[in-house]
Amino acid sequence: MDTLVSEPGLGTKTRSNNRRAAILDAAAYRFRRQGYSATTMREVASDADMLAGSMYYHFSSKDALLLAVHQEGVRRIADNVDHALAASEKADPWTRLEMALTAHLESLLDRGDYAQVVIRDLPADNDELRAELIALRDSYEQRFRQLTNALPLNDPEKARWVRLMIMGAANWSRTWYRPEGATPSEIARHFVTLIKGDT
Amino acid sequence: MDTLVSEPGLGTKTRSNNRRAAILDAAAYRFRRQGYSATTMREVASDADMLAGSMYYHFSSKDALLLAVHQEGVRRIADNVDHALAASEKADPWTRLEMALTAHLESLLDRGDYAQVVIRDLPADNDELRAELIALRDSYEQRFRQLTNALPLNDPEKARWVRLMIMGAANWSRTWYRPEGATPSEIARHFVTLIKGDT
DNA sequence: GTCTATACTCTGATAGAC
DNA sequence: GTCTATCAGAGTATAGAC
Repeated sequence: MDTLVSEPGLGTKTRSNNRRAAILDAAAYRFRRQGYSATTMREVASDADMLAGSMYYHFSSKDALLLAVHQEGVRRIADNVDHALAASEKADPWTRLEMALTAHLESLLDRGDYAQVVIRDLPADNDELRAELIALRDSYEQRFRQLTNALPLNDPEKARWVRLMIMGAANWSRTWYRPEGATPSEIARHFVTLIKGDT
Repeated sequence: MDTLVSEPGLGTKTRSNNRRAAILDAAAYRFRRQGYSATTMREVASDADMLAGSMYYHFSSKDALLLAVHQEGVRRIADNVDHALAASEKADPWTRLEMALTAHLESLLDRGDYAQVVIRDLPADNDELRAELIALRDSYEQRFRQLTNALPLNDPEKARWVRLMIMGAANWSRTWYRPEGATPSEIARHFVTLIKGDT
């Protein structure tokens, strides 16, 4: 089996990169809504105005395509969170957590497809790919480990439960989120306030 | 397309029901680990020691099989929660919530396959089936609406956020749960305590 | 009720012309 | 880079023997 290594991509606006980006967009769109294995290469190709065979010039396999979507998804969501963290560098730990959570939720709920593919379940049949996707997600979540560890809590073990609870609730929000309802920033505020305790 | 209606099942121990139950078990096992569309009828049949064609005597289609697994899953998880609620009828609202959450987590994390299939994502291509599965899940979650509404909270709107946060964190727990780690009952206690506020 | 055999469609992927 | 054409295999489902 081929290696899955993938590359920078999406930087310069050459014609080649535009086509590659179109395929990625289409794949993210389909993977988000149908899941990975229910999506066919022909559907992705059709959305990107190509024929199925043509995509193999840009991506060596369907697995490689999923990996590329994950990489781009993690990059986007991490960039959003890092930006929020840089902007709130001097704020207190609870505020910083709320800001990061808002950025996380915005990536997931508003900006859409790529981030949600990262959240959805992983394919079970390819161990190499699976390990790579998990590593990607872990590297991102490291940010929230640091944020919860910085909270002023009496029990250090408590930080872990705060993280598991907040991240779980946040990642699950895609199942009940409606654009006409609470905004990502409001959701983040509610979640953090409930944990922090003072209403 | 055929109707998907399905029936009681699994009650009496006739030979027929045993084979049907074996198919359901195998399907739940595969659906949980691989997801619905990545699972093939041949895999399910093989796990149940049959050939693929033979299953169509018991279930008219793959969709019908998924629906049956969901129905059985909701039945099991609801039975567990209802039992916990009956046993804690006189307890205070926070304790009742914690008991119900423990039962929910036990169904999901320990007892296994059926309940987790209910939690996993729904197929996007069959609207009729999709609506039926969502209705099933909603009918179950109604229990937690009542539990959170009964909590002594200053703001009634807050009950909704408590429910979304706790159920989200609980349903997400299958991604990080390890049998050698915290038990369902410990997880439930941590979650409820974090919300309740007094450490 | 289960098996054998198979119909028919769709899948991911490749080869070679342009 | 994209298309046409196609392959080999796997997918759900059915028909009919037993």
